[in-house]
Amino acid sequence: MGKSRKEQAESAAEPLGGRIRQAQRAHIIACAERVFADHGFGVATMSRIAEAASLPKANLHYYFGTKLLLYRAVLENILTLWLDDMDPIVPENDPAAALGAYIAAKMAHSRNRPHASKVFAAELLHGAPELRAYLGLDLRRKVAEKSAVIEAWMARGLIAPVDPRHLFFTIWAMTQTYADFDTQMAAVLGIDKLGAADYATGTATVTRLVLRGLGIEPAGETMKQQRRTA
Amino acid sequence: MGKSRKEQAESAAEPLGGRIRQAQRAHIIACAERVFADHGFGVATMSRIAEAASLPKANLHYYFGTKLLLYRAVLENILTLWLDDMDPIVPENDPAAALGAYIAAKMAHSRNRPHASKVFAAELLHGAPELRAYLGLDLRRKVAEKSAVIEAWMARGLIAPVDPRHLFFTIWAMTQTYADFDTQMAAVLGIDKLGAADYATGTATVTRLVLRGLGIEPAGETMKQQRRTA
DNA sequence: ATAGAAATTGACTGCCCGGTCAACTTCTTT
DNA sequence: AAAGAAGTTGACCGGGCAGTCAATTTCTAT
Repeated sequence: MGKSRKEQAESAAEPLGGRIRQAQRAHIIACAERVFADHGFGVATMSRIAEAASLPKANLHYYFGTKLLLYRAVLENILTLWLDDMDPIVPENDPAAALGAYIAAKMAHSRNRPHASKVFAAELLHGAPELRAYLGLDLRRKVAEKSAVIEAWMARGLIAPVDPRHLFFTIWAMTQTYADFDTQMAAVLGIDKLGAADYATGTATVTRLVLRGLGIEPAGETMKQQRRTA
Repeated sequence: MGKSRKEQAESAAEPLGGRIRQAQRAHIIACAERVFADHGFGVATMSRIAEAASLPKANLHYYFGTKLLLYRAVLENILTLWLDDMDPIVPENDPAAALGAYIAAKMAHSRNRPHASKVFAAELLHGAPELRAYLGLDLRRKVAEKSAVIEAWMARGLIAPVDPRHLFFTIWAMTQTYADFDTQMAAVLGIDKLGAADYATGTATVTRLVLRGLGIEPAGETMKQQRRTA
């Protein structure tokens, strides 16, 4: 009856399984994320995902059961990344530094995980049928908590008064647009795809709008930004 | 051989047709816009659109031929709205007033035509296969033109220096997020759907970030915003 | 070495979708 | 009034999709 050493650290939500299972699931999720991002849930097909993963279609069903379950696995995988970016926003920190770090982290995600951002965006666009619970509980709680920090800063006169929730909405919008709508940006800029310089300019622009918008200076060494005061 | 009075003003791209044709096409496009926005191109089906329009499926095919053609008609219908918002941005205007008007116009569209915004957003998300040409030509030209205005304002020392293109990217992101991601906002705010007050707060927030971000005051009578300077 | 578990895979199926068509009705024009 | 054009519609079809399954191979544990 004693558990063998097989299951080393079985937590609540079955994170383990054999070493093969873990690796294959991760691989399939990564490939599925790309396909879902490129085509949307409806146009994406299990065959296409299978092809992207270099596996037979039946194998995907062996690991995930149904297309919807695979899609949910992709979404959950994404959510684990998202929330932690807000960590620097605590009362003790300097507003400029904290918000600057938050914006930088979000922009980095837009650059490094564009597919994740797109899948998330598409899910929200269509009413978030699979994420309603997460949005109304975990995210809502997190935003309430961090909004209190923003309000504390406002009360101490460190930043100008704004609605903290809408401040987050606009920061999310500006940072994720660099992942979600990169196609539009590239077309407008007349280039094939965004490069490091574009993300740097984007980060500078977003940082400037948010910090100056809140009446504070881009604290210390933010970025090699043009500094020519009239 | 002379044209009867039937075709009164046949322009280049067949905008007319009988009065019935015109009305039915418009009705179908409106219903299709909603279905595409709610479900995405792939999940949306011709039957569902037909049901939404209270018409038999074969009727949609009579007017639009294929699902893709109907989708393109929806997109084109949307594009006619988008570009004109930028009109107030001309060199003679005061930057604060011009940008404030632009932001207000975009926010109004987010509120009044959320489905249009969502269809457009989904199209961009998935690489804009049907809009590449438009983005690279018309939109690119328009942005170049308006960027020149922004740069002229900068040169005259009226606003702080930023990259004009990225300024537009962030304004688009902030304003359209109120249409595209309304689900997320409602969940975070703990309400069913956004109301007039939420759009007002959003407009105030975006206006503040952009104008103060550019180092200028929210010119004149912008909005009944909280004004409690420390 | 061996036996049971886990993983792999090609072949198969039933369903629903986009699209077609021919019969029919309603408009429009003179 | 009449006839042709425009619009409407139910029935139908082939294709591609998600999902299944049984046969087989590979892993793992002892």
